[in-house]
This record gives sequence, C-alpha cells and structure tokens, in this order.
Amino acid sequence: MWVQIDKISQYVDKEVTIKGWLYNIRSAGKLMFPELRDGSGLIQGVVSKKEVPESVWDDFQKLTQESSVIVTGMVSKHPKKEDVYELQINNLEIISIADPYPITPKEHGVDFLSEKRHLWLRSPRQASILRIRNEIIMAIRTYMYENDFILFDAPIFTPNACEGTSTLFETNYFDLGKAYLSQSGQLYAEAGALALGKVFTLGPTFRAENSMTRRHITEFWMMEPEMAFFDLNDNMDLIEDFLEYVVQRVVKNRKKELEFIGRDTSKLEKVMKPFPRLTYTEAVEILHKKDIPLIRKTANGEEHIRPFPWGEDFGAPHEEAIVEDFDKPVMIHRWPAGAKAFYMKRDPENPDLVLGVDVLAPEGFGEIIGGSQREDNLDLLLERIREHGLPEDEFQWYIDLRKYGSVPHSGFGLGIERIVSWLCNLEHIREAIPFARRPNRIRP
RNA sequence: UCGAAGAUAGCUCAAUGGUGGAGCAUUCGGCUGUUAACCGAAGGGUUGGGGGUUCGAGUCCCCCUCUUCGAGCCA
Repeated sequence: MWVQIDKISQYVDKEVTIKGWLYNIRSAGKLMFPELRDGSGLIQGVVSKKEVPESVWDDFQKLTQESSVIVTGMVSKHPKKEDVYELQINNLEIISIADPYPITPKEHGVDFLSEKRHLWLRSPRQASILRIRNEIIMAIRTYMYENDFILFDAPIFTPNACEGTSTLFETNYFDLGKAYLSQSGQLYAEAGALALGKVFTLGPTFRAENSMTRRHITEFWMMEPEMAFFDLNDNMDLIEDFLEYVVQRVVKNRKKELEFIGRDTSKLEKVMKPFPRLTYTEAVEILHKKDIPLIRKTANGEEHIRPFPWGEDFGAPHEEAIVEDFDKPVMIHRWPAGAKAFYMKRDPENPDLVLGVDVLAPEGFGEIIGGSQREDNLDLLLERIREHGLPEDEFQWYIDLRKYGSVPHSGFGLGIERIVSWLCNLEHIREAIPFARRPNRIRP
C-alpha cells in the first residue's frame, strides 16, 4: 500500500510502499541506510544484503542523491530512538537516476542556494517552511470565512499609484497608456466593503523599490481586510483577535515543522490577547527614555538628533527599541499625519494625528501589519488628495465612495512573507516564499 | 541609492610577495546500526574581469562587474 511518510506511524509491522526521492545514503558493509523523502517527511530505510535479492542490493549501489524511487518494506520502530520509525526495505524500483546533485548535505552559501532555488525547495527545512506558510494562509482564510468576510480580489493592473508614494513597476496597456502593478488592493477593497460589508483581498503586490534587505522582496503577498462601520478601535480589536487565532492555530497544527526548523514555539504560545497598545506619542517617550536618536543622512556623513523629534517616522533601530520590552505584537496607533498616507482619517481630537495603526512583531521582526480608519468625508479626502499632489481624475471612482452613502470604515494590510518570517524565525524573507523576487534576482 | 565586507576546485573554506591545499560532492575499494557516518585511493583550477608595481602577484595598487551584510523606503 502506498503511504505518505508523515503517516507512517500508523503502519508499524505492516508492509508499505513509499514513492519519493533518495535524500542521502549511508552504508556499513552489508547494511545500507538510505534516507528517503516524499514531500511529506523523511524516513530512514534499512537494507540488509542477506535479506534482499542481489538485484535490489546492486540497484541501491547505483542510487545517487535525489534519484527517484519506489521502495517497499516493513515499517518498524527505531531500535534506539523513541517515536522514530524506519523502513525494512525488501524491494526497490528505480524511476530515475539523478545526475550529481549540486546541493550536498554540507553547508552552502545563500547566493548559491538562491540560484538553485528550484532544488533548494526539496531540502527538509525549506519544505517545512512552505508547509507552515500553507498553514498560515489556511488559518487566515478560515478566520476570514468564519467571521463573515467575503473574498474580494483586487486587480493587479492599475492606472495609477495607489498611495502615490513608492515606486511601481510600469508596463504598457494597449491603447490606454501605462499601467502599473498594484502595490496594494486597499482602495478597491474599500469599494468592496461598501458593497459587501466585510471583505478581504489576498494576492500579490509589487514594489519597485531597490530595497536590498532581509525584510524586503519586490513581489509579495498581502491580505487586506476592509470593514464598513469599523472605527480604529474596532480595527485594532479585529487585528488582535485575528493574529491570536492565526498564530495559535499554526503553533497547534505545525508544531512538528516549527520545532524541526528550530523555532522556539513557547514564544509563539504567548501571543494571546490583549496586545499592548501604544500611541505614537507614547512610543516616542520610550525612545526618549532609552535615548535612541534619529539618525539623518547629511552631505558629509550622519547627524544624530536627540531627543527623537516628535513627528518623524520610526526606523529599524526605533522599532527594535520599542518592541524589545514586550513578548507580544505591539500596536502603535495615532500617528503624526505627515508620516502617513493620504487616505487615513484625522483624529477628531487632534488634527495633527491620523487614526492609523502599525503592528510590530516581537523578537525584532518589524512591521507585519499597517492599517487605519479611512477618511470618509468627501471634502477632507479631496483636500488630502490635493495636498499629496495626486491626480484627482484618476481617483474619481474612489472619491465617489464618499459621495454615495459614505460610512466610517477601516482596514489593514498584512504581509504574508513577513508573518511567515516571524513565525518561522527566519533570518531572511527569501525563505518565506517559493521563489523570492528581489532587485538582483528574477531567476529561477 | 548610500555605507561596510567579500569573490580561490561543483560546494564550503585555507594559503608570510616565492611549486595553489583541505573537507564535502564525483569515481573506485573497505566496513552488519549508520545519522552532515567513517577509513583508503583517484580525478578535478585561466584564483570574478581588465590594467599596473615587481625578478616573481591568489596575495600590493587602480578601474569595472557581481555577491553578502547594514541603512533608507515599507508589508
């Protein structure tokens, strides 16, 4: 019977067939220990020269790393290890002998592995990360479904920059001129929220920024819920409830994989409601207390400004200093208007502030969520669009949303690869997606 | 885009300005409980590209290319 390796414990003392690839093979004279993988896991096989036909023994000698095989044998418990199973192999069918495999069981540099990404994906660590990514996305979709959100797919070709800030990828669109690859589905999701109440988008987004850091890729997946009649507090309550659900479900369902890749799951188990909520102003006070300066580039080097001036956006060192005292995601809300996008609603109690919220993951993983209550007043929105120098006619449909039954509404965006990085404790975001796109890499 | 470090065998790395090495991978041989197995042997190189200094350059100098890490931008 053909079985998956991850279900092998149900077949002790039974004969099973495994279809997969040779991950590694060790031998000790008349014994061989081929290690097999089938996509679901790894298992060690045992081949004894005196217990198999000579042809099977000879065939095993021919196998190279990543050769594809079908093996049959009896499942047994490992003689020394608890909870580990092996396969007493009695037959082998070779599907294909692999050429010398470039990714050996020794160490490799990250550039080499990226070049061989199509093969690197086969390594148990990468496969585990992608299984966890799958679980994260399943958890997100399940949460959204169970809370009555409607999947609302936003377009990827757009006629203009959504927020007017970052650089976009440009392409030609028939006779209609330039099109840009979407950097966010949010504006469209707002139309969806006013049509369907609660919606979410989940799809790829693109940024043409030349960002060569461990936190950036040019093509990444984002989940963006948008809710009619939600104010900033409703939004933050949702973020909290949602993140707790996703993290706890992933820890529960993928504990094996998380432990395999060396993730300390006890830190994730602490991610339970409520999360700390700080205003931007309170966060700045933390920076003052810790004496973290604003570092500004100047013509001849750097300038360290202390105390950190109110109104400036936070950089990596600031986020780190704010987050280090907490073991849960930190929500920072009510930001200076100058640091944020045009569509965010002003705080009625202080017009210098916008009702935005950023969520910083613990353990220094940085921003995973950015959200806000949206400007729902027609005149104020027009004012913002003009202030930001955005093309008003391109935003006509968006402005319409404030003309025809405008309501308070809110939403946020979650970076899928960012949350994968955090939950898997990844050194670099390139491991969080099957084929990472970075400014210097488009292949494979 | 800016800053720092780096580029040597298929891979990961050594090599005082003086005959370029090791481990893994590959090929061959040995070993009945191996776990990045181990032991023995063999093959494998225009030292990223170009120029310069020198009797002699992987090593020193200049230019270029590429990579990694950090910063900014952000999810």
